[in-house]
Amino acid sequence: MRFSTMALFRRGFAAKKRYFSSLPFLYSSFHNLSQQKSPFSPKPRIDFSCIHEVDDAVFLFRQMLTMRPKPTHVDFNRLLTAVVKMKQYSVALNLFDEMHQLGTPVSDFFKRGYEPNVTTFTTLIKGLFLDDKVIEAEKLFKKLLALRLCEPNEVTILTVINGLCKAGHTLTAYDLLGLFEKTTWKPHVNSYNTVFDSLCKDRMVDEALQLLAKMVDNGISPDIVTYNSMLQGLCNFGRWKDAKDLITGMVDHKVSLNVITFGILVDAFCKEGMVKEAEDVVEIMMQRNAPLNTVTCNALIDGYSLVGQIDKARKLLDSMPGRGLKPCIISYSSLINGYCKKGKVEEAWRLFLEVPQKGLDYNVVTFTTMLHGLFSAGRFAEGLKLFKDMQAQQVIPNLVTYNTLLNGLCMNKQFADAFSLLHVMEDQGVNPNIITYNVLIHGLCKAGKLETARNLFNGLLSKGLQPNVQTYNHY
DNA sequence: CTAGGGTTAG
Repeated sequence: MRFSTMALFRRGFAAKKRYFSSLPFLYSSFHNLSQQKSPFSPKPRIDFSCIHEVDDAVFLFRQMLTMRPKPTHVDFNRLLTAVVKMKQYSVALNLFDEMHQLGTPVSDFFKRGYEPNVTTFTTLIKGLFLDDKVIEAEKLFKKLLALRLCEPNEVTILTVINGLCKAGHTLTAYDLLGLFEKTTWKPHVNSYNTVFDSLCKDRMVDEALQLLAKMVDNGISPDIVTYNSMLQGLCNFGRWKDAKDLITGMVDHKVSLNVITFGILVDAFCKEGMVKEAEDVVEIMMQRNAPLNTVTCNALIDGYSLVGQIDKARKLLDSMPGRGLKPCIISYSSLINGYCKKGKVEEAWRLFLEVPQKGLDYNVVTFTTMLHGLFSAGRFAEGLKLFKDMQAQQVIPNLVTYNTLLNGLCMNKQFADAFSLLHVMEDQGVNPNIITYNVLIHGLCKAGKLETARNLFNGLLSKGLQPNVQTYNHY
């Protein structure tokens, strides 16, 4: 996938370069001229408001093909955009192909005064990515380049690179970015940013750092988003020294830290249980008159909960309205978790009951947190009742919920139920992970069912799961 | 049109 993309891109690029690279500015000025509205130009009046469903669009399309003078690409673009908005991407593609085949050949495109319609292509490509049709999106992009249908602009490039990143093809996007750098289409900093984000999330922090250096070499200035993405990546993997250097670099390059930068730092410290350091960051924020926002408050509530400073967590939540912030469901989930971890399930439950009164909706995390709290306190029946409530409220259990439930069942030695639940989750398309099996193996070992435990253990590798430290700890 | 938040295993 990765290599074929590159090869095809190169082909498209080679064809492209001959025809376009010398004249981009000329094209763009033509574009501006023809976009200007002239009161004298006889434009066919096309009523796009009649489009309510796909069939309307297709009908209008047929009409447009017979109109004289021919509707411009702007009109076709509007039509295609309407179809794309209805998420009918394949219809849009077919209409486009038909328009292309019935219409003037590409070489006549310019003679007739139709300038390349980059917006149409970008919209289509974006639609295909949104529809998870990555291959089709790539194909269209390559076709665009190979047939020289239009000059891609910054948005086109961003759309393709972002689409690839979000579809999990980070390295393809990375390579594509490198190829664009060598052309006349210089990627905008946004395109770099989306690659940074994906590289960091895919644990390729060093590659991201290299890209940062390369970007600076190429004369493209990283912006605050670049730095924040990079900072997040470094913090996530405990690269404190690099994170510190990065911040120094930001200051050197006169990129001022914003509320998100501080938020990332607070969150990183909180996750490590370094509450004191997080408070220092908050102190700096106060000095700069940068107020706390909900996200940062939530990170702090979580951090305080982690280290058992539940009173501070509570105070912070209570202080939020006074700061002009409305606690959200995440604020509540974090504090509920804090109380549960402290063994104060009663208090957690009281808070849990407050949620609907505050006009907030429970979600899967809130339920799972409370469920875990009840089970940990040995309140098994209440936990099961809560799970039933959750299902009644149409909140879909996820992997963590199932693992929590399994843990509860194992603690109660209800192994038959546990195994049937294992099948239920598989039926629901929720794939068990190593934690699922650790829970079962641990429960079985504790109950003296070593045979069953060992059988599960021996089956791990064939399920594609790696035993970890905790797996062995249970024996 | 891209950056930060909550849940599971003695």
